[in-house]
Amino acid sequence: MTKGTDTKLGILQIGLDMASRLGLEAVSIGELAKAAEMSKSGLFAHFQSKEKLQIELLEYAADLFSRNVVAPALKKKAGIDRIRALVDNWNRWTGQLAGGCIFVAASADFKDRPGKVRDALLIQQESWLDSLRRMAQSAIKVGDFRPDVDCDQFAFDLYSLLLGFHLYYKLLHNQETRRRQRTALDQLLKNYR
Amino acid sequence: MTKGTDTKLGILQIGLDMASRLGLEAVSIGELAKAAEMSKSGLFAHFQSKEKLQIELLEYAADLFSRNVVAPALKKKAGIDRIRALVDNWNRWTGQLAGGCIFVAASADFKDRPGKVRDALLIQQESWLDSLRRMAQSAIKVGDFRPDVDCDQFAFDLYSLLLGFHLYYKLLHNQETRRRQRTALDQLLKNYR
DNA sequence: GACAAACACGAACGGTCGTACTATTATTGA
DNA sequence: TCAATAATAGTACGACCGTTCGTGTTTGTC
Repeated sequence: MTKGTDTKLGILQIGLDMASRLGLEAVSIGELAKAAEMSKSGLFAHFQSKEKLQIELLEYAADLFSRNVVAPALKKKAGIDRIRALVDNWNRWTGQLAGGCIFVAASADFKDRPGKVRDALLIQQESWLDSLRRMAQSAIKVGDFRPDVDCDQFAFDLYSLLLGFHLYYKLLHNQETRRRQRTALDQLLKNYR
Repeated sequence: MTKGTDTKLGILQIGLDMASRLGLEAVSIGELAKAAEMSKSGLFAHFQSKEKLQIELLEYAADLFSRNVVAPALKKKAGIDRIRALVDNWNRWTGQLAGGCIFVAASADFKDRPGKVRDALLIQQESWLDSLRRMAQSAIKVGDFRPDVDCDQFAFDLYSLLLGFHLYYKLLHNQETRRRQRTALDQLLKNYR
């Protein structure tokens, strides 16, 4: 029982890396098996279809994301500190995987591919935006944000910033990316203050 | 001479639409031929490889982008008007293609696929960011922006905003996307004023 | 209307895709 | 320790991939 789970987790970790680089749809069973050093059919048996593999990859990533990005930020003091921690964690998350954030990659891949994979992705993204919204709400509560700020707008603004960071960092390899992000984040927080 | 060019342009237009939806790498010769209602080999003869097809698609898109997004904005009065026009044009560009901006799709697809396609994409993206930079510069000149604004930072900020818009609009199908974008753009312009 | 050039087609190649089956080997619990 | 079960490998499949080749059809020019 435990052996199989171990193998599966190993597969998912390698698959996560591949998906972040090439996109979720471009992860083929054969290539993944080669990378995991096992047979195609042996790997396939762990999932029952490519679609389920993709969904499990997203779920595995969502779990990691929740534990490494969102949860640690929630341990910080509510407000600006927490938001800054979240951004730091997101940067680390993005830096860990060779191709960057897998959800960004999957978003491009599945925005026009209806199905269960897209559904799972949408749920994760909505949950992520909800986290952002909550952080704005708690920032209001502790007085870091004005009481009249639009929390949905904050989620949009912050996620946009992270997407810009992602493109500058992962596609353009722009040296100033971190500085650009810091400047933009400072300004963003000031606007909401 | 003209027949071949016509056919090719037709192929590129259909390919552009497919690439915007599924990604540049996922456009297969066979599927594209089916959509263009011609034989696989007949279509293939117009390009000499899939790589060249992808590059020609990017060049075709870059030409359209330049003519429909950047150039019309440059006819507007320099400064805020021009920037707002650019954003409007970009929205229209993004709305025209079923899958949204092809460069956003291609960015995700080719960020970790070295080669001539990636090179062509990078050139286009740098040129795009340069256009944004210039618009900030001219906005300074006419007094719409403070004289000390960082034009590179403006390019980062504005492109981030557009990327956020793209995700909200094309993946999440968020109803408030346009309003979010307008609010963010107003704030951005105010910050640079 | 003849002729060369440009264009399009069908068939076929070796590969890889996702998936289905069967057989074999490891691991587990009693 | 041994049967039960889980995990992996092997092989084969039809479909599609990008690409090549030879042949036919259209086109523009004299």
